Amino acid sequence: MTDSPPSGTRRVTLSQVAERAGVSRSAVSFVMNGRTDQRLSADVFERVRRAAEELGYRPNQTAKTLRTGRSGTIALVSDFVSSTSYANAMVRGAMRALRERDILLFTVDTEGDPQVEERLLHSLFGRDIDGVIYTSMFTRIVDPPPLLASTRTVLLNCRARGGDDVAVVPDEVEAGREAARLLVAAGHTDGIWFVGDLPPGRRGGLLWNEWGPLALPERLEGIERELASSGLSLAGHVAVDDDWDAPNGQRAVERLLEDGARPSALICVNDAVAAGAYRALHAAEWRIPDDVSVIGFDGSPLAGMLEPSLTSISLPHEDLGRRAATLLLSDDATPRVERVRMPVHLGASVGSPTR
Amino acid sequence: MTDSPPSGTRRVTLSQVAERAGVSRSAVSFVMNGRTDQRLSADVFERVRRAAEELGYRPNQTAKTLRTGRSGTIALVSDFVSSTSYANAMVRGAMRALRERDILLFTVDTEGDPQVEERLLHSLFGRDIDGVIYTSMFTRIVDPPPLLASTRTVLLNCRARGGDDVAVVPDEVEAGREAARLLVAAGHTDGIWFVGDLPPGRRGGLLWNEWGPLALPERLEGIERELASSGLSLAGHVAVDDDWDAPNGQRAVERLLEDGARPSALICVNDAVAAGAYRALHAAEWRIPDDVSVIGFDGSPLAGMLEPSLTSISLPHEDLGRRAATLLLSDDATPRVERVRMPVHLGASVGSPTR
DNA sequence: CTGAAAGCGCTTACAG
DNA sequence: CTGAAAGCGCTTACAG
Repeated sequence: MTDSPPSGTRRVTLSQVAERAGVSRSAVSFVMNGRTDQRLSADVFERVRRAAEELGYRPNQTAKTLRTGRSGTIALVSDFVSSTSYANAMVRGAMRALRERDILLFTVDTEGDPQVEERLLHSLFGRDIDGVIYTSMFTRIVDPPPLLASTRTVLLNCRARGGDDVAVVPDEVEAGREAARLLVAAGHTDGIWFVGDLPPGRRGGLLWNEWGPLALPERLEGIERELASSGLSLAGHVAVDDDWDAPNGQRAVERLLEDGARPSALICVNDAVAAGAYRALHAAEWRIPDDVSVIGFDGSPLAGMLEPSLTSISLPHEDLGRRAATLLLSDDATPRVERVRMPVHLGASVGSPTR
Repeated sequence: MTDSPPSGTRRVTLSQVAERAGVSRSAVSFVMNGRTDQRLSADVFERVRRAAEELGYRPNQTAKTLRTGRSGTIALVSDFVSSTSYANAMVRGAMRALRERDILLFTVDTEGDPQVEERLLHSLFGRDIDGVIYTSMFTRIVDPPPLLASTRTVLLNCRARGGDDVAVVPDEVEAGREAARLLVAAGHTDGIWFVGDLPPGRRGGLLWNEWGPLALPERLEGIERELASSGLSLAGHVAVDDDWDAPNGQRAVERLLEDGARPSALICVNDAVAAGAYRALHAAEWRIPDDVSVIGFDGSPLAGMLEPSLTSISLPHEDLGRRAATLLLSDDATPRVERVRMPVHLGASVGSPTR
């Protein structure tokens, strides 16, 4: 009698367990799958369990898959999510949700190429994946590839144009409200500017702009609605030239100040633009938050590195990923859009207006 | 005759292709796998090809796997690599290398838990993966789990204590030399300090320190060797209190300046520490690079955001990942450590010494 | 050159 | 309560 699996040899099969336990293969299968509906004797159960343990039996998932059509794997299909830092915490969230269930994750990035996407999907389907998390780096509207119709799918950080899917997105409108609420609570009234509009007439050009990111319109909508509910409105908007990065944010705020505006607070479309705003304000010798308050969005690492640290409404990437995986594994496929709260990452960049 | 696959029905099988083409299943298999060694007639070849296309035939990879033992999938197994931003570009590199070969990637993070690791490995083996890229967020020495002995494995961003594996790591020693070389070329001689030693006696505590990251000793070795080759040596070392982040870097450099040191250049163990150094220098009214040059390591996004932009020796994460995947798929399993060049990310933080 | 058959390792009606 | 048998969709000796 060997108590450890034979070394340097093939993997143990169910047949071997059956033989050792002195039962049929069916019995072993039932025990391994915990099928108590077969009314196996406690003795058989125990013998099988012990034989499996002694032999170090590990079920061959490939064989199970061929037989049952279920593989215990899902795929996270995205443009850039798993190969790029920005929204990568969604992968963490999904992985954590799956970990408890012995489900493995295929990770594929198409880098935005529809042909690659189609090829990868076929490749995945050929491996009998049980479902797809279809996701995007930036929150946006997508046209899910028709191929996806044949699998259980959850959209993550994106919504289908049609809308009859299960989708999980950050609650950007509420995030906008939150930003406005913080400023109103601090006493700001008529000097609140928004920084980060796209230049009038701008369409396409920026990769992410062609994709129509939802962050801008939804954040703005929340801000305006919340201000309106207090009888307030934005003092104005400043557009960026190109992109939502620090140099563009800096130029935008430089222009604003040169135009003679006296903002009491800047709500920047994201943290990078806010970082640029910091530079422009610093150069013009405006103190944050004494002379002007600043709020960003995204909750990026950058927010904590600025001085003073930036108050930012965070993209809850990990929560989004976890929620999407959980929904995919649930049996509820009712089409809907779930909005996940964007938590405030409190910094030291918001104060009371002094003017 | 239907020219498109029947909709809303089961997937097309090889048998159906055989039937439609009027040949045996063997013949179809041979054609689909491009086995010209069977000397099939050109006519059969063409008939099969057409039948497969008309039916939209996609081979069932699960069935192939069960039969052949090869699944066309590999796994990237790490502590935090795929679920965390830092070294995530390694996933991109690996994915890009695999993309051309129709090999899919399982991505699993153990978050440093050996039990989770073992469970995940069994789960992967049960799916007949063809190989494993075993990787770590920080470059370090690992003890690869014994289970890995049963699969083709490449170590990525880590080396085995034993050493009889294929490993791909960044060339940290050469990176250290490069940093020193830049300063020597700019004319620095006796005022070059290293910032980022661990405090004397420090062992453990920091998660990554328990793991014994190789960046510190190897970068330092390269720096010292390169300086020595020019007859120079470091003016001294400053240790951080805790961690390699900006606050620690700032405190370290504050101490250095308070002690009356007059550095002409600071080589910081990484970019975050360099960012802290910037703050300390700024506060003390030292100008970069006029009064002091600064060099970092990692090539993080941070380097480009500092003012002036930081010259940094970059971790080539994408290259590392690509190389590891390529090695895994090659048939050369000769144990060795491949060192990948760390390119200089040139900023504006290095100048000639003025004192 | 082609086709019938075995078999990869499971699950699951079905007969006893 | 148990066991023999079919079958998931392929690949691959093997006989012709």
